[in-house]
Amino acid sequence: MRIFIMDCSVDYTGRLSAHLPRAKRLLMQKNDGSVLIHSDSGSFKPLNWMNPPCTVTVEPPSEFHVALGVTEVWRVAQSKTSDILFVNVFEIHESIEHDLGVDPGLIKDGVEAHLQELLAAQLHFAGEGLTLIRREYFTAIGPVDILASDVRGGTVAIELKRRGDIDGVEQLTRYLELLNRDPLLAPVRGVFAAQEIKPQAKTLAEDRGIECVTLDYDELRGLDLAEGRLF
Amino acid sequence: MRIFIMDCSVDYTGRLSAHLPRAKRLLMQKNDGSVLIHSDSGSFKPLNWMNPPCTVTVEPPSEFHVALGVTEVWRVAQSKTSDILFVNVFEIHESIEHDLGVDPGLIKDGVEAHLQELLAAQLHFAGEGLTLIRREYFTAIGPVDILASDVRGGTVAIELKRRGDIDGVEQLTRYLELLNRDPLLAPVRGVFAAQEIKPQAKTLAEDRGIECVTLDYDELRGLDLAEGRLF
DNA sequence: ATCTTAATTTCGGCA
DNA sequence: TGCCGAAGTTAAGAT
Repeated sequence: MRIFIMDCSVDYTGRLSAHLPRAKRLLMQKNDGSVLIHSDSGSFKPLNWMNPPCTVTVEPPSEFHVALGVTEVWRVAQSKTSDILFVNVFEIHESIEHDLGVDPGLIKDGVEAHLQELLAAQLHFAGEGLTLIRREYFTAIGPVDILASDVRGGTVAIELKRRGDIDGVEQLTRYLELLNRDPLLAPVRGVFAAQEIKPQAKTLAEDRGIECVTLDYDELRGLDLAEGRLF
Repeated sequence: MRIFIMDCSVDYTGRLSAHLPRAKRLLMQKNDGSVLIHSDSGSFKPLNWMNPPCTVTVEPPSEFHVALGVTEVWRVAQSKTSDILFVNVFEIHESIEHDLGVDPGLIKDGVEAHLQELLAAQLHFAGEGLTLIRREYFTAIGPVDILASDVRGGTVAIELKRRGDIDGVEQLTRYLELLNRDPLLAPVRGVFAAQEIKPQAKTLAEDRGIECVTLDYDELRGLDLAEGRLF
């Protein structure tokens, strides 16, 4: 990885065109050739960037560029798409280079997959008397997050979201419509479970006879943690 | 802005929990206190980060940490949410600091502007036998996106939107009313062009005798690229 | 201020 | 490899 602190202006042409006026910025060039241009504010998104795989070639500046004070023009080109990023270098204040090696990578915990795992193991949070049929129950229009049977011989389709929104209700509605055509499963009712359910989604769901359940992640994980302490 | 090349491990707790094993990485600390941790691969998204506003405080390592070789623990905390990022520092290989000042910011050629440019150059996508009169044809109530003449001596006003909605049709209707009062231009008919036209807008437009055209951005751009190769 | 929707989305999964 | 959906989505525009 190479890091440059430099005065530069930038031109990008690809899916859109964009321009960065001259300013002092950080330019990061990763081992795969990708380039990130950061300012001293904003979030983690760079002002400009080029995704790998890409190559950087240094070109001599045109007369026009020289007149403006540009010493080098870096052409960053994507191999697949025709995206091109031109970095017009005015002055390089500092440059460093380090070999970071391959990163072991991020270990995540607490995403929807984890919620699903926790809920499937503790179905009473989604309703009483439920027995798991299976997770990721596959249908022609996509997988149902959790399918369970209730004590009355009916089936329950559970749609799980971190944040419950209208589109999640729509999704569950489509599943229910399909599943209810299956005589082996029908009647199938729906449960919309999320850590947070938006009022509109709740209204729509209940209007369609879909039960809403708000999940407490800490509570779900509570048993998980208690188990963890045994080790 | 401060840049560190360091051996570190990272723990994040917030909307989810995440952990980064020990490795050599780049840590960027911006002026607003925000922190980005990058490896030498992946795209512009950092492995871990903390959004502004946030504060960084250095804590002495616990006994447990010392035993592992941690020399410092950086606590990066969000002011608003309760997100916390712990950076366990093993060794700092290099650190630099630069004042970048305020960035003038990115100038984008919006998609709509680009669409207009592409369509004006390839008017056959908006209808047969059209000849460009001009883009941004100015009237008393605002600029018409594209004005063209057809083979029958009539004029065509094209209103361009990324997504075609009712208000776009209303806008075009007002232009048409005005333009048709000009004997040099009349008769003027309207074309409503967008990448996606909502059913309501389509109904309203056709009810008023306005033609609807759905644009394929890739198709428009495809020819653009082919032309580009000529240079 | 809140909500809706696009993004040079990125990223991961699975068919 | 391509499609589909989630993301600590983020970010910009509209209501």
